[in-house]
Amino acid sequence: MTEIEKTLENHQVRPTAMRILIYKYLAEKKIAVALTDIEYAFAKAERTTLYRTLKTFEEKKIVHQIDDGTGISKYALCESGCNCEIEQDLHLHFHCNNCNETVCLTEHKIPQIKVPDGFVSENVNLVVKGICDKCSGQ
Amino acid sequence: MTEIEKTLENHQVRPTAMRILIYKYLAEKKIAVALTDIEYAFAKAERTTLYRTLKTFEEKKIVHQIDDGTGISKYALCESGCNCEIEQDLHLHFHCNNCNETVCLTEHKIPQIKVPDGFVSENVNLVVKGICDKCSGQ
DNA sequence: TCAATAAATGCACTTCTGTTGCACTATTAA
DNA sequence: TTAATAGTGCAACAGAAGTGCATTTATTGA
Repeated sequence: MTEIEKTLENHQVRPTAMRILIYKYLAEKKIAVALTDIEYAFAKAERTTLYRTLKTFEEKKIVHQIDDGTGISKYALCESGCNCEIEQDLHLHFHCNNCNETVCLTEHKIPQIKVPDGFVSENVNLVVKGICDKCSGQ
Repeated sequence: MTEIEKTLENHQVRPTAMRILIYKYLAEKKIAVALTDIEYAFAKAERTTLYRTLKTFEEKKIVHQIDDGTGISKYALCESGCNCEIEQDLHLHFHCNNCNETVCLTEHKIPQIKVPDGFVSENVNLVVKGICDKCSGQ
């Protein structure tokens, strides 16, 4: 049994061929990917299957969904630096206005945000937009 | 000439009847509104007109677009507390998971966010989700 | 003032993302 | 081996966003 299969089973997800492939794909891409991206990569697979696989992964805390402000949901593997399972996903995301890619800055935690009296904060989403390291030319 | 007409002209937007109405509507609602909301409010008007009016307003810095994570673009008037015109729109937004409304917390500025070397930050979007003052029952 | 021009609006589509229902297939457990 | 369950594929739909074009309204300049 491979590493990936173990990981999936640890999250109560049956390691089907499709799921292993999708997991691999997510692991290879360092960036957050949209459903459409996976669709292109797996031209043979059904969009519905990919869609539901992502939903399953999300539910089982294998990936986290990212809203980077483009209006398209993206997903990225929860890795060592990501503690989605225990606490809120509090790292920030960076969206590059040039290459249009979104990356998790797992080591950059979101600072404490104060809200006015009467407001109860349950979750924080922070997306920084700009130029990523690859595009800034260094 | 009314106050609203002046405001529109100050932003190089011709104050047509439709635009004045939409501006009024936005001013009355304290919360960020989606295109659909306006559509309901102005059942007689065409969606395209509303859509393009919002785009015009956005371009001319009369409103700012808000991505609150619901996947639906919302818009709110840039008011005194909002300095979209001069600098980045750095106030945060609060989305209530109960009533589903999104408000600008104009007085709450986004703290300085550090990004790794090579990344250039141009803009920051911060959305706090939780329960708003009206729904938290106080 | 009135025609020429430009801006705004209305209507009909299209596209894209996300989502669901249902049938079929593969897998698991009794 | 068979019944139950989980996963996959196909088809279709919903909602938001966006575009092209014709028509109306407003502005400008002769």
